[in-house]
Amino acid sequence: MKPALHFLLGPTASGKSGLAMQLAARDPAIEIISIDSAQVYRDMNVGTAKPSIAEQAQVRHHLIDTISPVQQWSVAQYCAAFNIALADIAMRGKTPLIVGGTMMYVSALIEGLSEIPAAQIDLRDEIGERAARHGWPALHAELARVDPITAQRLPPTDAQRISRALEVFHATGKPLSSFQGDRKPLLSAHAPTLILLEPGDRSALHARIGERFDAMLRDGLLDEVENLRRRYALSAALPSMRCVGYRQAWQFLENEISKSKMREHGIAATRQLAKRQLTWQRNQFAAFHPMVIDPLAHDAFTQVLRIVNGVG
RNA sequence: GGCCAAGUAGCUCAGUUGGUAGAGCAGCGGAUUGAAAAUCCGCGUGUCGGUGGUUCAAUUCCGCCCUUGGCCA
Repeated sequence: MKPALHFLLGPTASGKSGLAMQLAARDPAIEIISIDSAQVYRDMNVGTAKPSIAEQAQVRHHLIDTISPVQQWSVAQYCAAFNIALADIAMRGKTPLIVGGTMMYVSALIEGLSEIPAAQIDLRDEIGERAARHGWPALHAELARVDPITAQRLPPTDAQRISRALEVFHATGKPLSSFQGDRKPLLSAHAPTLILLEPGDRSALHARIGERFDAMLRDGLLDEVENLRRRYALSAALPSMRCVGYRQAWQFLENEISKSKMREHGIAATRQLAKRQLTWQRNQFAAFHPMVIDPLAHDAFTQVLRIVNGVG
């Protein structure tokens, strides 16, 4: 029988971490594997709602503080690091609990990734420069010549995906679409159980998001970003500085927007993020027979506990 | 109390030289294979403050009323 593997997934501010800590308090064997594309950055703590030092002392967390804010990484690197963490936990006879909200990483783990050449920053930069001169529609037209299948599914405005497709073509001489076929699942040795947190009342989640953003400001989000700017050679284009909250804090520190706009935009961006996470959960994970729980319900923890213990 | 300005989508506002109106934000839905907290796509009927008048036709012009803000008493 395949070992169980529990995923506790949900939109930002839905209370994933709190539930995970409660579960771990009941079962000392539990170690948490974070599945979060922002908590991997070192020194980005307040704005990513990273578990505190005290929480990390109570429960071992994996895949947080993995890279520097000047570095970039990728789903594939996440998956590789995930496998190492999983093996490490298994070797020590502990129980993994996967907690987070980066749905693309979840998808890569449970559905697999195709074998496609890795990102190439130099090609990416060159493509970006050409786009700045000619516009993305021109590059979309170029893509249509070398990879009509991909070009057809992408709107001429989707800069990031057009860039990636051209990058793969220039690196290999073959279209991206020729690589995308069978995915090799990474968790074929496990039986994943998806627990999806979906608030029944969206406006209640929005209220929590607003409160949490204000709490982050009180807890020194702006100081944190100032320190980051002092200690690292950062730019606004870096993935780390495009994270929700950091992007707006950066704009404020560059005097591009007022403090109230920063707050307003930060909250709005967080809401949009939550919405995208919910969409992904609802539509892409349905085939995996997820257990859906309202995290705002009074008995949410009991429900999660029952699923994790394999009851009902 | 007098004068002035404003009242249009949940919010901020644009607009119609008179033919019942549209942007941004918010909200909602969708896509998503090495940047994913990223990058995109789609969705707009609202007594145009109320009322009376002029007109074939008023959200638009005129009168009165209401509300808000400012100035003067």
